[in-house]
Amino acid sequence: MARSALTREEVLEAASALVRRHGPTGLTMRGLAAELGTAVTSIYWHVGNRERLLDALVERTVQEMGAVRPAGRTPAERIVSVARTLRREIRARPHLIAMVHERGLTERMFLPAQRALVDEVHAAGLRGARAADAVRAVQFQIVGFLLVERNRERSPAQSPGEGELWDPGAAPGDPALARALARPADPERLFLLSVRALTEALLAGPDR
Amino acid sequence: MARSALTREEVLEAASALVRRHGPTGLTMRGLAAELGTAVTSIYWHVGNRERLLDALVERTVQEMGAVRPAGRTPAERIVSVARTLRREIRARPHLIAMVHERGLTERMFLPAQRALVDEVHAAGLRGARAADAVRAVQFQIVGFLLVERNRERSPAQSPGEGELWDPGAAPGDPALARALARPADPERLFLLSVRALTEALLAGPDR
DNA sequence: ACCTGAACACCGTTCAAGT
DNA sequence: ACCTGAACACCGTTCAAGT
Repeated sequence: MARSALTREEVLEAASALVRRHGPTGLTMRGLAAELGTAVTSIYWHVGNRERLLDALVERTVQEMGAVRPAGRTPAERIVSVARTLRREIRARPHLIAMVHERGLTERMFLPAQRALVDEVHAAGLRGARAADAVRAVQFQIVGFLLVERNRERSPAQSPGEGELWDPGAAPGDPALARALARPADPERLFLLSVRALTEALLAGPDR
Repeated sequence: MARSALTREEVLEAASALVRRHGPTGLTMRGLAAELGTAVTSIYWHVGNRERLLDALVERTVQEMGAVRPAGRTPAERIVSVARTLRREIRARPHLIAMVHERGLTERMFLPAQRALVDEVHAAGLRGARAADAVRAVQFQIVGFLLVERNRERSPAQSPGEGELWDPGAAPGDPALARALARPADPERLFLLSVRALTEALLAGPDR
């Protein structure tokens, strides 16, 4: 049957599906045209060129990640809940998030979360420049952890990896440490431990 | 004049120079051949294909980043010195480091630093699983911070950015916080603050 | 063992021409 | 306003043929 008029939205939706399935390299203008049943050149009329098409997909993703709903009874719990929600959402669209990273828009994507963090440090009694420092420290911690985690997940089997490097005897006098470092890191546990340690110190403050 | 026999090392050196100057997309097999004054296909004989050529460049970079020399009087100072050295080296070769990131080899690149951190937490009196947790928490912090920073540096002008979002009145009852968040973050200061807060809490421990 | 040119199967993009 | 096919200037890779 004859297709109805092509819309920009249709192009974006099909492109987004291709990226979710096969990553950005799996999105070719010719492949996208085939998917849509149109000529390659029609796509150019609607979205300009490939780079601007990718930009539009990234912009969409940033919008989608803007919803933040802290949960928990204490500020610390709510900070952790924000981080967990973000991690879950990010894992649902790894390719699109990678594109957000590549364009350096991770920070902007996290601005709604920053607002939530301000509420939490306020609830914890911090004000002014010290509150701002605490917010940013936690924000960098959350974003940084997500970036590290994504990095680890994409890692192929590494040699030498931690497992091989920390064989018994690598740490003279501390075999328990060698055993612990030979095991793979548990990101969830490590994250809780780190965020709690950091927030504890930040909320306690340097002058107490 | 007639060129001497092409070597793998020559190919890697020329490729590395192209990447340092123009990034990975600036490295084309045809362009590299032109640079070397050989046929495109000769390169394939020496390095297999483009992907394996990039892999070789990344491997080189990982080796180069393996040198870590902690400096300072206290464990905390030495931890910070390690982080600073790494940041400086990384900034000298942004494109190559980006490729290390993309291949998920950031962690492996940091293994020598991990060893140095073990020495420092030992010097601070920690042992066993708790020492391992502290090392990994600090390591994730350092790596995460570098990733965040790199992300920020690549960011184009963002709108809305923090500056616009935190105009006076965005944080009712805390104008000083709004002012602080409207200013761009000072990564060096924030890093020192964060690492110190984290290590302080980690070395003090949960049971003290 | 090392190098070569020709050929293949892809790309993204432009443009003049259609309706 | 929207769509089209043809053409251009690139890619990475393979392969048979050279020395």
